[in-house]
Amino acid sequence: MNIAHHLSEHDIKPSYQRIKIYEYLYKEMNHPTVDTIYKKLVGEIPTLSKTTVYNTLKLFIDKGITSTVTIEDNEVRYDAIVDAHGHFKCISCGAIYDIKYDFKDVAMNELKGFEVKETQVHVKGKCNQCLTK
Amino acid sequence: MNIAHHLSEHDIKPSYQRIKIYEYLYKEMNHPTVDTIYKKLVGEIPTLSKTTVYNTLKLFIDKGITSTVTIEDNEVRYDAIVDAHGHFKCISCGAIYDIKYDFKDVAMNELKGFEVKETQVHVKGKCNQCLTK
DNA sequence: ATCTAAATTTGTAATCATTACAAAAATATA
DNA sequence: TATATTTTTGTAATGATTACAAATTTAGAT
Ligand SMILES: [Mn+2]
Ligand SMILES: [Mn+2]
Ligand SMILES: [Zn+2]
Ligand SMILES: [Zn+2]
Repeated sequence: MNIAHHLSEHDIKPSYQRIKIYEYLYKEMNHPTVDTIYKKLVGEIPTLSKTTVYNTLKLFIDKGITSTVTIEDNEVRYDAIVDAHGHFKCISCGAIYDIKYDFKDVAMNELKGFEVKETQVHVKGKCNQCLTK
Repeated sequence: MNIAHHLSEHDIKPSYQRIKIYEYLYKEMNHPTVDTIYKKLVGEIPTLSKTTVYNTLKLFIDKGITSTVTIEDNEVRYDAIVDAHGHFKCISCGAIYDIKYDFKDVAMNELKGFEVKETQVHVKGKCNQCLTK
């Protein structure tokens, strides 16, 4: 996909920094923290400011092309996928896996009469790779 | 229930502060933040330190009689219920409701071969009360 | 009851992620 | 080119949490 075009389509001017940040999110698909993004990109863009990473991600979220994942109390992660899906975090290697779930199963009877806007499913445990090692 | 006894059973010496903090969690069932607990209890215990609230909650979690709920990036909430259950947060009034879910529905096929230790389900939207107003 | 050691609580300082803000740089418009 | 607007940057401020050591309380021994 053409990232500059994707940004433009969502009312975001495709500056160099914005393209690089979105490209990182989209290609790596690793649910990075702000710090991970910054540390990786500052190699390519030596003048990059961490504030720009924060600002840009906030803009992406406002415009609906990025979502946040808060599995742990103390770290916010970012995701180029905005459709509803869950996450599994391995407590051994730290990797985060995307998981699909059937929304109907999670939107429970008890919520009759409630208007559901957003559902987050977070699972923690040990991943296949770590278990077979 | 006898709170002092409950704490003792879980290897926690029932000091005055610990009893009050657990009593607040258990009786209010409101998923409070550290600050909410502190502000409420400092009336009864004028010498209370916020550090004590942090220390005590960490101890409760270690000993397995309290859990945390992280629906929002920027606030950790505490819960005297430790059995698996989900939470609904109303974006209008801020109230947090407990919701039951069928664990089988959420532990998906994709996680075959993974060892699941913990599942969190967070739903956001508008609650019944706010909608009918 | 008194002494001593251990546990708990407290207050302050340090840390760390995030936000606020204004100057600098880049980009668009005339 | 000159000017206005947008974006980026660096630094300072904020706020939640943690580290740490002193003060207080509790428990056990004499
Ligand atoms: Mn994802
Ligand atoms: Mn709950
Ligand atoms: Zn793993
Ligand atoms: Zn409500």
